Amino acid sequence: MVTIKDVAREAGVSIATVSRVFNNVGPVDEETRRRVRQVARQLKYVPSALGRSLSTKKTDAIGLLLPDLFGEFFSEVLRGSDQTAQQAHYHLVVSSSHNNREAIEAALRMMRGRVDGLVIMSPHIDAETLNENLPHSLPVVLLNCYVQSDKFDALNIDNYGGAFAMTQHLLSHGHRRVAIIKGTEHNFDAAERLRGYRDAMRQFGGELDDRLELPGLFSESSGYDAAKRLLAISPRPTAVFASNDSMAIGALSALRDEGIQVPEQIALAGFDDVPIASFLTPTLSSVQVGIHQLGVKAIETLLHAVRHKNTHRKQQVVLPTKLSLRESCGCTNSTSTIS
Amino acid sequence: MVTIKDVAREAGVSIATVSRVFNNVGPVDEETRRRVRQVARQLKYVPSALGRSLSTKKTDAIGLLLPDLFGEFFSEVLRGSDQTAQQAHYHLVVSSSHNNREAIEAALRMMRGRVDGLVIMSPHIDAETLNENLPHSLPVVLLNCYVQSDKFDALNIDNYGGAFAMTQHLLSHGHRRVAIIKGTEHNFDAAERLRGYRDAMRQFGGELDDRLELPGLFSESSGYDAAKRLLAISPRPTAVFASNDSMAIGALSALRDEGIQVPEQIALAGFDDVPIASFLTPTLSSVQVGIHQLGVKAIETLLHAVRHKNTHRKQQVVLPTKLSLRESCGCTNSTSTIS
DNA sequence: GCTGTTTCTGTAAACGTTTACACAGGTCCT
DNA sequence: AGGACCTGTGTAAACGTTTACAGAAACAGC
Repeated sequence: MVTIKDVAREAGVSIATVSRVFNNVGPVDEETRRRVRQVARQLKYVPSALGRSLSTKKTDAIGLLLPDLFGEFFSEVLRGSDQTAQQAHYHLVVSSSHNNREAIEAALRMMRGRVDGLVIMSPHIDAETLNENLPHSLPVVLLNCYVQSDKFDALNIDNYGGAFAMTQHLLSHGHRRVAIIKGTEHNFDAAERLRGYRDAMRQFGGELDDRLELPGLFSESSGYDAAKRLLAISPRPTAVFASNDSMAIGALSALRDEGIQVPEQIALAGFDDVPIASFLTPTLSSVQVGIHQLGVKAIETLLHAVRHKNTHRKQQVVLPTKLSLRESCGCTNSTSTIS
Repeated sequence: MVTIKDVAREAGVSIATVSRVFNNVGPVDEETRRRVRQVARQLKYVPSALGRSLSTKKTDAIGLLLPDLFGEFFSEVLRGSDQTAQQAHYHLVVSSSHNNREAIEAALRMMRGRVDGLVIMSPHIDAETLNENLPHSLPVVLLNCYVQSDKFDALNIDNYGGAFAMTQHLLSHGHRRVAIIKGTEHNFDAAERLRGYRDAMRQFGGELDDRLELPGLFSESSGYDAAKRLLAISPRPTAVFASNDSMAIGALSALRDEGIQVPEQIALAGFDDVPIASFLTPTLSSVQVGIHQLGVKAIETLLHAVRHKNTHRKQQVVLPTKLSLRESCGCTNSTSTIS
């Protein structure tokens, strides 16, 4: 591995000069600069990121802590994040699937010193765990975390509002028995979406019935199972709100297997509005959250915090949702969007 | 930021001793060990990954270079990779969306020195670019790259065989006019799948007709467009092989919009067998490649190369495919798999 | 009591950079 | 001529570790 010393020796200058050339800093004679560059190219010298980081205390990396990255949702978040990071000449250290507190702490420690900032998207994390395991100086952006602290930047999807609006929409079309397929237990998103559903049901004349709330795990197969069970309920619900699109897709599959027409016999809606939603049969109505933008915004916020450490003001932002109404909820023939 | 020196001072020992304690190496008095640990915990000391890496020349990181990570395919590869890496206490540095040679080189240089090994999944990369931009000592695994060199470990999907088998399958059910929706131009996977399709068409009595080969971009919307154009061909093809599942999903949507029954009027098959395939309407027949396993295998191979640098033998492996036959190709009512 | 071995610990160099500081030589003003 | 100020360069410390080497203490064998 060729180092700055090799270049310096070969070019007949000191390492300081080589460093100056590569960082475009301080005055260097044009002729010297040329010679150093020439030698460097010839030796295929690439400055060591490690040495540099150790000296400057910057890593040009940002960490991304994700839960289980099933399905299209996380793939979209990641895509948005990576694009934004890359444009800013940062790169991404990704770590996923942290279910228990133990695993999260290990991941947090691993990131420590390796990254200039951290985006954390983890349903089960608390302010204490963060404070315990992170240096206070490390910028952090929380994505959809249930941490009510103004010590951190936070970006949250309006889970409650979106679920409320979609449920209200279903009710407004005459449905009374609207079922919900819930998300993973103890999951913040799941809880908020459920709350939105319940409040809308109460306010707009939905029939309140515990049996209409079916358990789910945010996966296609759990949506499939839930839909099957739902058909056994009597009287049968006339509409179903799935807490995410994966489960809606599973439900759609189950209903089709049972010969139930969507939306004619049962209306269906999801949450997330993944790209594939508009290509399903029938096209899936969903709560649009701008997944890609979520990734973009997270990185942008983090980079601002990293670059303007002293002036940066921490913010807790709730991102609004829209309804993407398509065929599956039965209210329209063409796609439309409602804010 | 608290360093090894702080711990050493506070515990009344030298930094060497602290280091020994944290690495469980060399003899250290039990009492000393206890005290050092105690002080470290109290000070919340975490060894600096940077300092450590600089000294040991290991980073405990592996790089993952991906193309545009659209859709479920890459999300699955990434999931497999991350799980495997994490189990081995490595973490992943991810970089995606490298279209031109320029961007790839930049990404390669960025990775340099930051990772112990590299998994590269890039349709348009050549051996020369790799040799130019990477130290020869860095272990590399190529995933689905069109690089015919035994200087690198390589994992390739049997694109040709899978496409051949699926086309043959469609032909075996009486179809003569089987169309293909091609993948991105100059893409290795796309080319190989096309080759498999053509050879099968020739060998098993397909009707050869240039118009049956429609351009596509591996995206849902390009599949949608291709299917629409396909309907204008006369006589109309009776079966369509999409070069990946995303395009098959787009095609399915287009056919439905035009009121064409799948598989009754037109049979359809995809490639990749993404998890969602079995939840579509109709369920999608596809070429199964074990995406998750692809990620797992790649990391496993790389880790072997990293850990047994001297004894490791480079291998070029072609992963076999299976046919996942479901409803969309019209040959069966229930799911079945053919090797 | 000497030598040899074992156990524990410290000193210092090395890893590859950046950067504060010093200094030499030149130019420009007064 | 003497100072003030540039330009170009080198020296050396710093960043946080690991580790080869050396040395001190204790203890056994003779």
